[in-house]
Formats: sequence, structure tokens, C-alpha cells
Amino acid sequence: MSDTNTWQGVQEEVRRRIRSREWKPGELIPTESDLACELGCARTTVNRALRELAGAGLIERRRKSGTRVARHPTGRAVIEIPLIRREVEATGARYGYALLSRQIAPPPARVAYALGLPETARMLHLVAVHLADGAPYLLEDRWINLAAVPGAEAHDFTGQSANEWLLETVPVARGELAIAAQPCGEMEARALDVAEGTPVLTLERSTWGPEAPVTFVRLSHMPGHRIVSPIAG
Amino acid sequence: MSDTNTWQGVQEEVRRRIRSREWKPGELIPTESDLACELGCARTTVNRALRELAGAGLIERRRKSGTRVARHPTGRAVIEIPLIRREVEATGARYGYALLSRQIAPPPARVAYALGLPETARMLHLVAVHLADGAPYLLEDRWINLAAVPGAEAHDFTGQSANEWLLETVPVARGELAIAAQPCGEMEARALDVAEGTPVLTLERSTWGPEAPVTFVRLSHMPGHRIVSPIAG
DNA sequence: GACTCAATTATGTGCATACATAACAACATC
DNA sequence: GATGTTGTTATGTATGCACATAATTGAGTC
Repeated sequence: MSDTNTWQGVQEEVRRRIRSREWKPGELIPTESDLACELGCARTTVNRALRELAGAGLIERRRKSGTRVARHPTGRAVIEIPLIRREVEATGARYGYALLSRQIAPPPARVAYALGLPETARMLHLVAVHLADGAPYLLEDRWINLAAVPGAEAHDFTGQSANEWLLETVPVARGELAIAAQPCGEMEARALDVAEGTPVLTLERSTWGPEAPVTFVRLSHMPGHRIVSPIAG
Repeated sequence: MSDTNTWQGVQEEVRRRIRSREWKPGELIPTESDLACELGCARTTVNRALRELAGAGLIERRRKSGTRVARHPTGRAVIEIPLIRREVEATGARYGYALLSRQIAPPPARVAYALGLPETARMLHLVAVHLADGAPYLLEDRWINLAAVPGAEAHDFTGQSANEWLLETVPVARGELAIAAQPCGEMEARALDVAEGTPVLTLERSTWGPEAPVTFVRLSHMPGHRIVSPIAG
């Protein structure tokens, strides 16, 4: 499959030349036309191979200037963000869910700031714990912008987690993820049944719809939890 | 730019139809040819638009069966893994580096396990601290497989961090990243100048070369450090 | 009914060609 | 010399066509 007249073959050949330092970091590589000619394939094919390599960060391309080997081949780890239910079920455990608190309240400063909303915004605050085989798995602390998702006010989140309801209901345009290690607060300690101050891996997600901010959620995992993902290089 | 005879335009139109529930999750969408006809462009153009959407996980494609909207549109966060030096310099701070320890030793069980090496393997153990404006930024605890990187034994890592040397020297084929929150150990506490037990965000990376495991590294960030990245959906 | 084997069909890919676009370079103008 | 104008060039994209490949359908056979 290393035929240089398939785009995968061309890509492999280019990778090889970069790995073998035949083309050094920062160096200009031949033009698409030249490569196509040398490898005996169409420019289109070379283009596709190089386009994907550029997407992966291995090379950098600019019109007219040409294509050069990236100076700092930065690896990338892709973290999947599945439904929590599926994440739990993937481990083979039985999934459970319990709503701990539900109230309409103005957001604390850091939530308002993260979403770019005024602190006077009407928001729905939910706290829920997700369970794996009956044991706490993670704590979900969520704020929903009622202006963007009016339907949430009428919805009772005791049966279905906000996680799932929002995904099914609201179109998501973009979001941001922040990962941090934090000492377990009082609320987390009670809900997860661990000692206060224990290091806890927290994920904070802000998501926006087509126009307005939709929700901010903080997920506090059980101590010892690890996020594992392959690195693409 | 929402012309449906550019691939971006077609992609935007498809996204729109999925968002608006015109095409529902799990549902089959028209064939490439039909779409091309309807949108007034070539099949190739539709193909490119859909190919990328499939890559992003928004739709699922199978030959002959056709293309359907993904049932669980799982978001993805892409975490860049730059050189630590660049990560520091990107914040505007002056970068510094100090090697704390360097010795040849057999790996502890968890390192050997992570790389799939026997505990008798000859490895080079490096501990170094990276500095931002003279203050500790993160602690690097690295094990290098000397069988895979014989050159490392002769190399003195006082001037250049292993991070940089390895990237320049060894071709990396694949890797794995694990993110966790851990209580700060004795060594981290001393090196980072924080209290023992403080929650610390740790990244553990295992990387393999074309054949053999190359290195295992654990990066312990300063308390409060956050990894932030956009979510593609 | 169970199995085999072809026909069908949607996606996947390669190619030649054409034109678009960004960026650089060289020249011309004030 | 600074500024603008006009090539030139490499990448970016659209198109029509052909054929490859995988998976499903259905016909034919035991």
C-alpha cells in the first residue's frame, strides 16, 4: 500500500523523508507539481496527501511561498467528550444518576465570566451525581442560561441528566474545555464521599449555541481518575 | 461564502440541516450524487464536504449503505503538546531549565508497565524543573529507554532539556497521554516549592518509536495550572 | 431453508484540466 | 525612498470522468 500513486502512499513517502531527515525541519520541500512528477502521480493526489499532513501539523503551507517541514512538530492529543452515561457504560458498569439540587439563581462571578454573561442573568443551577454500579462516579455542577434555553425552566431533571437533555435539545456551535486539579470542596466531598481537600480532576466546559452562551458545567471526577488518549504525531 | 458550490458552503449547508433537525440523528441522508444535483455542484465537492464531517464525527459513512447523521455527536477537544519552552515563552515569560538528577537505573513497575518493558531494562532517569521567569513552572520526571536511544547515555542534559533533545533526535511514531490530579509528592513539593499533598495536575506521556518504546515522562504542573482548549463539535 | 455467487449501488479514489487566490518580486511612479 | 501596480508562482479548489471497493440485494442452486 506504499504505492506513490495513492494519496496514502504519497503521504507515507513524505512522512518517511521527514523522519529520515532527508527533509529537515524548517526546510522547503519541492512544489506539488515537482513531487507529482517525481512520484508519478497527479498533482491532486499530492495535494491531498500534503493537505492532511498540514492539518496534522507536520508541515506548514503558504501560498506562493511553498511548503516547509514544521519546525516544532507539536503532537496532539484528541480527547473525546462522550455522554457521561456512555462513558460509564463503556467500563461495563451500570449507570446511575441522581439530582441533588435544582434552583434558579444568578451565576457566581467565575461562571458569568466564563460565559461572558452579566451576573444578573437568569440561570438554572443543577447539581447532580453520576453513579457507576451505585458508587459515585462524578459530580456535575451545571449552570444553564435560561435566555438561551427557555425550555430548561419547565424541565425536571430528576430522570434524565442535563448532559443528555441538552445534547438532544440544543444545537451546539462551539465550546471550550479547561482541565485542572483542584482540592475537593465541601460539596464535592459530601457527594463523592471523599475527604475534603483530596485532589480531584475537574473538567470545566463552556458551550455556546449559534448566538448565545448555553451552559457552563464543572465535572469533578473521583480521586485517581485518569483521562487517557492516544497522541497523534 | 455560503455558496453551495464550494465545499465549505456545502459543509455549512449540511451542518445547518443537521442542527435544524431537518436530518435527524441516525437518519440516512441523500447520496452524494443526489446532493450534488440538488445543490448544483459536482459530486467531488460534496464528497470533500462530507468526508471532513465524517472525520469530525458528525456523520457516519459506509459504502453502499450510505451516509447517516451520527447518533451521538461526541465533541472533541484537541490538546496541543508543544515544547515546554514554547509553552512558557508563549505566556511572555523568560524560560529557564535546571537538571536536578540524572542516573541510570531500572524503571519502577509503573514505568515499565506503561512502556511494556521488563523491569530489568536499562533506562536513564532524569528529573528536571522548567522555570518561568525564574519561578518553578513544572517538574519533569523522565525515563528514557537506552536500548531505543543509545545516544542518550552519552548526552549531558544540563544545557538542553530532554524534551527538546528527544524531539530533535528520535522519530516518534505514536504515544499515549494520561491526565490526572495527584497529591503533590515529596520530590514535587521540594522542586516546585509547594506544600506536600497539594493537588497537582500531572500529564503522563508514553511514546514509542517505529519499533521500541522510547520514553515515559511525567509532568507535574504548578498548583492551579489549567489546560485550556477549544472544543470542536 | 441455507448456501453460493453475481448484480447493484454508494462511497472512495485517481486524473487532467481549469481557474481562483494569496503572496512575493520586480518594476514603475510620485 | 515610499508607494502603488503588475506579473509570477505555489497552493487551493471545482469539475467531469473513470474505475476501485465494500456491502447489500436478490437470484439461483443444493
